[in-house]
Amino acid sequence: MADVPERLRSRTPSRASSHATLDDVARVSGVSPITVSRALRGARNVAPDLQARVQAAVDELGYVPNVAARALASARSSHVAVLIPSLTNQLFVELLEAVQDALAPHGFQSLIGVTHYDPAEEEALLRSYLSQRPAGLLLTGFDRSAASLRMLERSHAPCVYLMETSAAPGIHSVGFSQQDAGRAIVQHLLARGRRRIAYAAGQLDPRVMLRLAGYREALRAAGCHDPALELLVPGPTSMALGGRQFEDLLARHPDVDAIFYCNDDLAQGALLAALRTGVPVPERVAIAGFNDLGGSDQMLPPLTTVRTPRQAIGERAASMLLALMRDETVAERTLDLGFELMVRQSS
Amino acid sequence: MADVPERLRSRTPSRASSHATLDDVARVSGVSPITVSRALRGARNVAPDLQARVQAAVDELGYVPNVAARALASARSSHVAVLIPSLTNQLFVELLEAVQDALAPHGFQSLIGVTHYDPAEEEALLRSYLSQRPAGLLLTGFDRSAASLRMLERSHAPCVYLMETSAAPGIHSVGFSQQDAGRAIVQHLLARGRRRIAYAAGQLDPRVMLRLAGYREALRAAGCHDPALELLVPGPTSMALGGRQFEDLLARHPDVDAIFYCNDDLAQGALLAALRTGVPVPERVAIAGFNDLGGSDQMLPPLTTVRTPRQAIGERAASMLLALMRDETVAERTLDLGFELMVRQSS
DNA sequence: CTGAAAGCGCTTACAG
DNA sequence: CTGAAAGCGCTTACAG
Repeated sequence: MADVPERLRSRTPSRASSHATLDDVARVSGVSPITVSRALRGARNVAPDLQARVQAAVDELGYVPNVAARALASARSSHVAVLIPSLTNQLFVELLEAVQDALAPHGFQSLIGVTHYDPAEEEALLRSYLSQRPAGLLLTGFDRSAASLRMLERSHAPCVYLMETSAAPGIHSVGFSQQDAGRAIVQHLLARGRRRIAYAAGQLDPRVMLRLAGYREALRAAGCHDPALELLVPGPTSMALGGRQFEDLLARHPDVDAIFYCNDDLAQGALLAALRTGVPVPERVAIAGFNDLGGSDQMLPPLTTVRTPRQAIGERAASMLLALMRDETVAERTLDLGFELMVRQSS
Repeated sequence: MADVPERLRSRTPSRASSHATLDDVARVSGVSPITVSRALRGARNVAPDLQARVQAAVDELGYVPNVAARALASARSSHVAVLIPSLTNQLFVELLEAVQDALAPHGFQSLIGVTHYDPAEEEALLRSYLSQRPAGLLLTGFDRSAASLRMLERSHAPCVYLMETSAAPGIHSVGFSQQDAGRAIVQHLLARGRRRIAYAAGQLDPRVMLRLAGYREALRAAGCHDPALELLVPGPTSMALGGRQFEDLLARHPDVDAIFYCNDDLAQGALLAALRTGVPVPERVAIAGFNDLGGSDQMLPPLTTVRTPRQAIGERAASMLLALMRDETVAERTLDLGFELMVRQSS
């Protein structure tokens, strides 16, 4: 309390905080509260000298606007809710950083929720975050509970969907075709002469299943699809799991000549398992991953994978949301940012 | 607007949102707004039948409380600001998840800010987050700008510091001794007979420098400290950097017989570089890391490192903050959660 | 360019 | 256990 000016302390009733308010700033600077309010925001139409007096009072009092009051009065918040499945997958960390970097300069805070790939968790987070009346939402993928869908509709908050693309009317999305990417990497393996190509996956979220669909398409077109070579394991991915999947597949299907992993951490684990067990890569079996995460280019041999544009997705989705929050209409509701095959020495 | 009940739509003035309010719930359930308010919160003293009627009205209207109004009226927010240096280091991701898991059940949202190890960025984030009047703060380390310190003091918000420990009066902290941990791993290398032990570091944040201090202590005590073996590189750590540092050190100091890396990602990169260049680990040179991150046990050979208790730090710090936010006094202001040497085959 | 009035949607005391 | 009044700290229209 020591640094509260006398004129404030004397009138402080029990409920008031010890913070200086806009009225205090008005009193000290000798202008009306509305003028202070205007000066504090854009200040399109405040006389320069008043502007200066307000600023001086703000500095003197150490005034910080109360966002709750601002949100209540203006009926608009400065929060954007961002729901992602996981922070353990580096992919989403990079997505998130891009989103925050794009939103922060415009005064928006991100409320980050991690769903752990669970629609029920997502529903709970959505319920909680929606009570903050966020100015906008950024959600991952299209797979959610009916209750979540209802809440979203009811909220009327602008929303952009991340990672996948959709042509559905009224949906704003930024991503790329997971299925095309899965098809492309398998076609690359086929072009290298591989025929017994396995798909090893964990997590089994919708995007992993879309990559599976692409895998199947490519192999069926080439006449060498074998369901026995699909190794789908629920639960989180890790280097350790990738190593176990590698040993499993080679033990059960000695003729496997390539493995496409749904994520780079699995593939990195496979490369280490191959080193450990003395299986030559790519001679005996080619290895391909997905996402091009950190370290994949450092592996032995360097990992062939698909580079996905998560930074660009974060940036562009944030820009799109910014436009929607300004009530602008967005011409291109669906942004397909593509992907890039990173052919290295493991295939 | 289609699903707004008639009785709401008719009285909706221009500034009102389309959301149902507490008054709407009161009208529909036939009780007073205050009773609704009480029923919505803990409801220690609301008759069960009224409670039920309120709940029915809430469901019918799809009522969601407005947190801005609640925050303004009650002068307390449900936000906790959490400032961490990076999300690229898996360490902080795990810390963060533990914090969120501990805070969420108590109704607190985390406002996550990434400082990129930059006091100026931290200051800007602090300024922005403090205007949200957070109920509490979780900050990493003790190294911040004078302006940040002043803002913190002025805010009167309870704060717990993460990762390091401090005996300073009035400071609440949860972590472990970075210096002791650095000393311990070097003592292990000494015990293994190594004498030419290098320290390879990136980022150079205060905790990396504390580990350096521990490294020096151990080596000086053993009479084999050589400043030339300290390789301190500013900027982010990565597997690629670790590999370069490995090759650098061996080229410039062929007699190096052990390298202590300040973080596991560097050490993992070193192990891969060793494989690539045919340097036997640990025979020719021992490798040790720090933090025991994902994949370190999968390396070839598995990495000797220091396991740091980031999950426990997140949990305990959140609990401490929860207590402080309830105005409870905390007996143990400083929690040293220790560390664990993970001796594997790389040393 | 500046201001007085009203209100945003809740909760806090204070009564009963 | 329940409620009428006042107020939290801002901003929105509406005037001048």
